[in-house]
Amino acid sequence: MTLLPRSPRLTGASTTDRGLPNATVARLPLYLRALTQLRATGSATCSSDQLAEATGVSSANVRKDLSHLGSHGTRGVGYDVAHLQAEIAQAIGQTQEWNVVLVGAGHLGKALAAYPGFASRGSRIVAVVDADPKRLGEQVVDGLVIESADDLDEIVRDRAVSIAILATPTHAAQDVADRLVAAGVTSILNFAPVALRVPDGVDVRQVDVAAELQILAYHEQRKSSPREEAVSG
Amino acid sequence: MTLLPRSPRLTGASTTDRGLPNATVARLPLYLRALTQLRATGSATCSSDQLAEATGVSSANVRKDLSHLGSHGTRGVGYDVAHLQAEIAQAIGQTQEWNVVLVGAGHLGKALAAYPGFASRGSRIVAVVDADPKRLGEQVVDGLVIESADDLDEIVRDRAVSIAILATPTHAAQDVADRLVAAGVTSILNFAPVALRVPDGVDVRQVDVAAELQILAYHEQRKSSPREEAVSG
DNA sequence: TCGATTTTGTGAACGCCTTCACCAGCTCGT
DNA sequence: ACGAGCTGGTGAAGGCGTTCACAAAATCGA
Repeated sequence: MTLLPRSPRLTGASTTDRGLPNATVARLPLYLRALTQLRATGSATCSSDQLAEATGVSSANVRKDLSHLGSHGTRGVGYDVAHLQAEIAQAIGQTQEWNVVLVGAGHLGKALAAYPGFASRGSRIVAVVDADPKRLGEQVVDGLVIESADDLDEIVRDRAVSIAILATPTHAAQDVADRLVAAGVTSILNFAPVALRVPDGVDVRQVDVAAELQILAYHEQRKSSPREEAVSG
Repeated sequence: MTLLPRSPRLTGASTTDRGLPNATVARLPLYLRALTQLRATGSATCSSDQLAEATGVSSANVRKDLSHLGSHGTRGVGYDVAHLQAEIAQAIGQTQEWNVVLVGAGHLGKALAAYPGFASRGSRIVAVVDADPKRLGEQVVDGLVIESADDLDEIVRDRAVSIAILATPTHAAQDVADRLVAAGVTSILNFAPVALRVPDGVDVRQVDVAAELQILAYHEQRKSSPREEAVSG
């Protein structure tokens, strides 16, 4: 598989093939977001400093990232907002909409199905499936009714799905992942706290909220105990 | 502020002070999870290879990580599961429970409040607040009733909260963050797609599901167009 | 037209993190 | 006892990624 680096994440392969550095790819969505906002305010151009401000990335880093796109800004002026937005959108594959299947219609699954941020950012959830027969037919949001997990194959194939969101209980995640891959899914966003095993060519990104809190807790602990580092003897 | 590296994430400061490398800290929760599982199966010891298998990290990396803890395993045998678990738990601050306030009781907020994975991994949500008066008093889960966002200060102070989860609409996030920080919160897990501005000493970790999908989409695009790299002329 | 100012693009240096390779130390069978 | 086989610890090397510093190029005012 190709477990994509999260940020610290994870493999080690960076510039896959002849593409952009992974770290850059992870930041392009941030730039896109910032540009959309800037455009809404009527700005025609923006500097790397402005983008830095809006995204929390250093301006040098912004310039380096954008230079990888060959996206030539104009010295003394900055970047053309509309043009840069289009360029990033193309690089990131936002010229098309990506059909996504959401597996698992529990609390989290329903929350994700209702999230308006996907549509505005290039992804469309075209199906919500669940293993629990009691949930079948339930409408989670306008135009989305919970379907049976047994129909995964058909759904993936008929609706040109290549990306899946896994919001199942932990114990079911690997099995569902296997079936998704078998059906043709090649990218998985996994919310279940397990390391999925998938074949080469399938990308997995992991979101583990409990782990995020644990990382924060580590730093909290260090804040509260200042200088715990007394020498032993 | 101290915007914590996600994985590619984000500042650049690594081994803060005399602590563990950030990349290692981000993996400790994974090891902990794996160890808990191993312990449930009755294994008394485990090798770095087993941990590697269970977490998706390379075995060399596992050993390097654990060596930072001074956690001496036994050559020829492996690590003592119970002992290592305790050691990681201590390093990561799991010997105590961390009180967390959840801000925003929309779909996502409710899903997070109901998530059983927090309690088992060291965090306890002690309050759910929302700005919408219509939601006040609503019970989201046993023992948790939605409280007013006006009481944030009091809640944070009285219940010894140092970590907050932000699940508000985007436009409200920065304002809430400011108030949380003012109330004494020093760690924020932010689900709103904005780069929060917080003072030094406050840690922010960002979860942006739409961005995760966009990153996957980037790689999907590259998969579908094999060798798009024809020379120009 | 020219100089001051702004801002990009980029090579070089630096630092973090991962991987490699191998030694040290433990167990177990004989 | 001792040798074979595992398995952890760790220095060295290499790869990515960020930051630095500055030259190149554009605008603007006089």
